[in-house]
Amino acid sequence: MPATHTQSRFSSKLSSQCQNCSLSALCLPIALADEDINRLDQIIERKRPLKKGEVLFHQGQPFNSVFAVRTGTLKTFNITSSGEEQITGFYCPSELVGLSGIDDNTYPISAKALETTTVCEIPFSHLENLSSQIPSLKHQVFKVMSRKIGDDQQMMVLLGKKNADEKVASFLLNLSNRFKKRGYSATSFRLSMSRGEVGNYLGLAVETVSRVITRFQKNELIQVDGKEISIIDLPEMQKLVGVAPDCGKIAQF
Amino acid sequence: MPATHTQSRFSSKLSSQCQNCSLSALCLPIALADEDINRLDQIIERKRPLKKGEVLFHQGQPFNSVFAVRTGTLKTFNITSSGEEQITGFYCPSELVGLSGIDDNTYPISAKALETTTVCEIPFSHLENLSSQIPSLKHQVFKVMSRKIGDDQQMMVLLGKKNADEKVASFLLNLSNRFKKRGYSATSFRLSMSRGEVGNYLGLAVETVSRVITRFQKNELIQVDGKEISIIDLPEMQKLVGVAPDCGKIAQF
DNA sequence: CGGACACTTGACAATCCTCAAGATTTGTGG
DNA sequence: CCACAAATCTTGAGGATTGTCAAGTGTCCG
Repeated sequence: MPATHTQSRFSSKLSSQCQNCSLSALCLPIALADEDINRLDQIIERKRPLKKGEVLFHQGQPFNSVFAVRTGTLKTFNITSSGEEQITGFYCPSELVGLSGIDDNTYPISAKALETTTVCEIPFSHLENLSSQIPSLKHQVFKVMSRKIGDDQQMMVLLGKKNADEKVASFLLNLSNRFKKRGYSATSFRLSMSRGEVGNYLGLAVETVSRVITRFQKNELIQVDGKEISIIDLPEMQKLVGVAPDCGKIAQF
Repeated sequence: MPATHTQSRFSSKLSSQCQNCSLSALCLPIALADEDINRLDQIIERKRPLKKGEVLFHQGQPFNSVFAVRTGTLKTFNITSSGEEQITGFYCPSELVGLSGIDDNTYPISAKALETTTVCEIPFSHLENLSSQIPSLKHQVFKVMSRKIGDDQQMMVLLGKKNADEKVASFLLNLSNRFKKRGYSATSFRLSMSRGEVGNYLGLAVETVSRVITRFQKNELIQVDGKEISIIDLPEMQKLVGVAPDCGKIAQF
């Protein structure tokens, strides 16, 4: 019997424990001992769901917490001097938002819900304290931040070097991989962001995004029904973004 | 007398101690007590200088250390599937390279010297251990990584939304700010990278970079002599990149 | 001194943006 | 549940920015 010491001491608030969360394998608790997960659990606050369009934190606001998305999607953005919105990222369940606020205790970006979205709030000072006591937790935080740095650099390459087709294909494949990782279909999913938001993120005009998607459909690379996307010819899409077909690691942002 | 316990136990290798390093105010040791600086000092290895073109670490190589630039400049880049180089960053003295390797214990990029360059090697496992014992050091590492995330996101905005003029102006002002921070002239400096490398980094063709620089000179925004750059009309340059003139925080990458 | 490399400049072409109009979807109130 | 308004999305035409190609100049280093 493998259940020797896995019996939790905390049987209350079942649905909102890290141990019972289906995302824990992707989020922070990975590789933590049960008792450590419980300690992490205690510093985390589950918030009421955000409705579509609601703001989680505003650019310029004092930084206190990072947030893990549980359900739904967030976008982060900042407002430029000319007043327009600049989207810097989309966040799916299990992903952490707000890490860039640590630097000077202020969020340099805003975060807004693209649909009904629930998040776990992780007060950073608590996380920092706890990470001193749990080395593997500290390592996890370093890893998450490190991965974010690497991903952002891939995104820089995409923005700087790729054409419209490659940008849109990369975007779709990146989403595909993220869905796959958390057990959803890699080939069929729903875009929670508008074409305009995709274009804003990718550095393209809305019209260009629309045209590329239409062309992909005509060429039978994908099938589109509004925001529903099905990837039909995955190998061809991968060729588009420049991935060696047998290469395990997919290009991602 | 302020020298109560500041007398170092390590009087040897004077020139290579964090305490005596002019960069310590910008690098990791900031806000550490003297004794803690000494502990940090002991895990840091000073390496022989890299000659121009020498590689500090290769993409794909096992990750062991992060590196602080002491003198000179590094570029980081990766090689795309089509075989071309993609520059993801330039690193000046006091800046940390290699943080993106933490995630899966492999450097996802290569780092190469643009000129004769010296670095301090900081074995990450040691830094991680030490940071458990020194909370302010741990906080420093989090801050450095957080700042990198924020800076990279600004760079994404630059690549996605700005035109050639704005890109080059942002690049020059960013360098200007970084030089200023470490006590050098903010208006007169030497580019250690080629026009081609600037273009690669900014997502522009060499010819475009050259043309923009020539035009900036004709419009008396800057003065150029090969790799020597003088910023003549700083306010106008700032207007170009969209910075409110009295806004303390300059747009940077 | 010569060769390689970096930089500049011009002409042309391609990609992508802007503007505009129409179609479709979404949201809201009756 | 329907109807209408407001967004969002699509598609076309034309134009601007930037990339590509080509040639010439300048610079560095053996």
